[in-house]
Amino acid sequence: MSPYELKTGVRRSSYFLPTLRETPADATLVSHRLMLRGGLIRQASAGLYNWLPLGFRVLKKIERIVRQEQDRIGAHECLMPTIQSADLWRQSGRYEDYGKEMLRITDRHDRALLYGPTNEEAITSIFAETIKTYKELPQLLYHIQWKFRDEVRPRFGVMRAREFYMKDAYSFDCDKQGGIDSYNSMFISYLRTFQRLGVQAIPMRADTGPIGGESSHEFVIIAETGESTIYLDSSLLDMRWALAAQDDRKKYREMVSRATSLYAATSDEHTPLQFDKQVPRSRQIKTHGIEVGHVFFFGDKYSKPLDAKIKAASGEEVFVQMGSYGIGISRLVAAIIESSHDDRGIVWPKSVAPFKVGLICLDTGKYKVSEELYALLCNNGFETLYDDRFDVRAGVKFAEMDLLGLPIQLIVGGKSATSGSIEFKERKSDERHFVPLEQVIPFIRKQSTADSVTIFD
RNA sequence: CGGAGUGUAGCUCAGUCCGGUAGAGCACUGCCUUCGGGAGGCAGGGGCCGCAGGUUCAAAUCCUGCCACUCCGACCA
Repeated sequence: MSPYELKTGVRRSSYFLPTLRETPADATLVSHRLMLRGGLIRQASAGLYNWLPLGFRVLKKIERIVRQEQDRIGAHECLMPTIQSADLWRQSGRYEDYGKEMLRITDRHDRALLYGPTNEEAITSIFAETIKTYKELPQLLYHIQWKFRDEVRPRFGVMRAREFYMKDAYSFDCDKQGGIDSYNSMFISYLRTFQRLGVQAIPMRADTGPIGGESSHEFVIIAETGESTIYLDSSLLDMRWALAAQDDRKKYREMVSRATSLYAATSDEHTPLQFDKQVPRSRQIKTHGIEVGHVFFFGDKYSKPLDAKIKAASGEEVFVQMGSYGIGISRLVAAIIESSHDDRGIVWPKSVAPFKVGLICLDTGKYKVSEELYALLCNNGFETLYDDRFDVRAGVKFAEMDLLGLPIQLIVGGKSATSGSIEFKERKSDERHFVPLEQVIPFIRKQSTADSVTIFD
């Protein structure tokens, strides 16, 4: 796993995992409550959060999948600073436009700086300095970096934090059709990414907001607690994207057109008349959702003021055609919980779970067996949180393991000891099996291939 | 930015109206019992009662100012 190698196994007795039995008073959203209770995050200040070891692991899991899918469509990862110079933003005109959401700071020489809320200016400037000819296009660059937007009212934990972790990508093409093709390939890539993350994110026509431009879609996870009101054709919910890795622009065009053929719009873009015309009453859904991704095609909106020109094949100088594409990684941690939990706690999709297995040892007499199993799991690459505490009652261990939501629980000792086998429990279904020690690895291996819907791994 | 509210133990909160030596449950430490769904008992440890000033013999409590955080609304990946 690159670039972060996450530890395969940890022992609960020495892990930093401050879980809470009681619900913190000021958390209203389920995901916020569960993240605090599960010891994933701790609030540092209004809209600022510390990511504790368990939460950090989830963040990195999501990041890894997002990275793989960006790389798959030929995007190149780079890294731009969190702090930017105000000059570029004055050139694009956004220094004034962006308003108070932008955190403005000054350095010791009294130069105007800002903590980047997004990077169109920065990336366009890099492009303008380096790329001069159509021969070097198209180009797709992305980075995964912390952003800051000084929200008037941060709330809902990491869902609406002031500082957040985001993947933002930028496309550069010679002409409009090329730009739209880039937009399409990113669009498809997003469907694939969210599918791998275990969530159903629906693309919707959206407002372009302060980024601007002519074409824009939001990717929204349906959740009653979501902040945006959305309108859609219920058929969309049954739609499965048969996604295969390929680089066929024509095919992408077809796929995007299919994905956007059914009515789906955020409240800004919603037109009741068209909704009624296009969608039969019985299929009209008005609900709420969480925006987890946003794609824009905005042509020369930034290349013009920042003078990013290239020589076209015809010999004439043209402004490069651009798009930008964001996925809110820190927000996704909360959004995934929001769409996958029950009354006992989190239910992580396998692909993003901080650990795959929660191993519980219930009695000292079985210590040797559980140690052996722990080593076996680690050696076979199954990420394991091993509750090796003996001064904690069984009920506490069960309740905590359910709260943490690891996909598989393995229980050694206690009731299972009489059968001389290990108890296997699937968190999601609560389905249990008793499996002999030597068959545990093959068993969970079989389980995880059986229900692996991620055809891209 | 408008409106409302809250700051007391690690967490959830009582005490503030009506001033008089700082409280409970959970968590933590030790011992005993219990032992498959966040156990029970006994004994402990832990507080500049958000900060600063004022009133008073005496302030967590009354007054003034500040700070922080939360909620509702307008705005947003």
